[in-house]
Amino acid sequence: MDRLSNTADDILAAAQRFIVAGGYNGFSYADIAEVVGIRKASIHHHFPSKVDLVQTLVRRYLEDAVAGMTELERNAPGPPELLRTYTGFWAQCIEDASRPICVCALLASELPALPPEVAVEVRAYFQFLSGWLTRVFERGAEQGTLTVAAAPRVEAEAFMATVHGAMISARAYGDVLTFGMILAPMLQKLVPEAIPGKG
Amino acid sequence: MDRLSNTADDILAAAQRFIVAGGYNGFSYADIAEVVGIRKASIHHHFPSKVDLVQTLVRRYLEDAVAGMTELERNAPGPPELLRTYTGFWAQCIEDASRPICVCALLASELPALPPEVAVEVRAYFQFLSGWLTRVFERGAEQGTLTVAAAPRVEAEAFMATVHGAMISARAYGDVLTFGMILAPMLQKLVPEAIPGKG
DNA sequence: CTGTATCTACCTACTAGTAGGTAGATTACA
DNA sequence: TGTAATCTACCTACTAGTAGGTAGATACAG
Repeated sequence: MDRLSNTADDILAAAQRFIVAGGYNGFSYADIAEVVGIRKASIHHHFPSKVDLVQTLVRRYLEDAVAGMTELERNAPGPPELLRTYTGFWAQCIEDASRPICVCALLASELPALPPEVAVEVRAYFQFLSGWLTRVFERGAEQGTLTVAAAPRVEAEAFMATVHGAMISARAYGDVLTFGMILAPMLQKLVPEAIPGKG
Repeated sequence: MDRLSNTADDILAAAQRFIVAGGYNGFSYADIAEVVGIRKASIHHHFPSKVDLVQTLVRRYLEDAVAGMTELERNAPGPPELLRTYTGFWAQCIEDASRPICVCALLASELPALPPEVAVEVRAYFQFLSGWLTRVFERGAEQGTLTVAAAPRVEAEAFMATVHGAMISARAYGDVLTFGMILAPMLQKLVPEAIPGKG
């Protein structure tokens, strides 16, 4: 057995599943207790309050995103590959239903109702992702590997918005292919040398 | 006094404000009772259950959208004007904080946790809006007044997704100008004859 | 007198969170 | 090595407060 019990991780995983299903107010400690197989009070042992739990979850979600993007850039792929891998990751998450929507996109939509401690973590996620995408678009513009009409920051924000909106549409239609249907043409427009029907 | 009391409308208006703030589970009858200035039980007279209330709200929201789009097309404006008016409407709603996010975009994000009666209304809204935008892009493609690379349906879905995602980003950043920053360049790309810096 | 709209007063179920305790593993130290 | 102290992880049982919802009385208009 590990030095640290994995119950805390089980609780976080369950909380994430509940949050992506129905947001911050869409689940209770009782719900988590049931799926993890412990009592409500035991959750409080690991996470004193619901705010602590969700704050930890979102903070770790951002850490994972940072680590994921760093890993993604290990072999120095070009901007088109980076964007394709990013959207491909989400297409996979939606198709296999493992994470049918981004935790932070969902929480951002109900931001005014979130405890401030959680809201600040959600904002941090958006700032990181926006910054990362902006750097990708900057490089793409320098190299000429991306078709960037507006400022890189603006292109990055529009790209992120489309990805998040596509997640919501996929959910609304209950069709896991909607996400890819929206994102594929968008990527094609951004990559000048893309040859339709090739690859 | 009107034939119908306006208390029901007051309740619906309050519910809408609460829903755009925090979603379906982000408010209670007690919250509504307080802002409307009646007792909790009186809400049940107008809307027997919370499901009835939100179902009525979303159904009416769709009716208003249908009426709004019909009105928008009264003077037979071209596709570019239609898209500009649509996004301009939302830019205004966000800037004056009257409706900082689309009710159905928010509810769609938490769709799996919604009562089925509400979920079906939300899906209907997406289908209507998607259909309307598809017709706009079809006409734009025929007339050559819009730059449509992919199929009109796909362009419409991408456009809608970007609008919804931009609402979420605006909320995440707490910056009412984010929405316009994202949408303005997207409109410019879609309208071939657009001259930057003019108008 | 009827129907609409509202009220007070209440219900049951559930919310997050607390109090206090137990079993077992780990550590400190004589 | 034995044992006492401490820690981790969980438990039962409880709290105050809130959720959506109901029953029945009252006010009042046509």
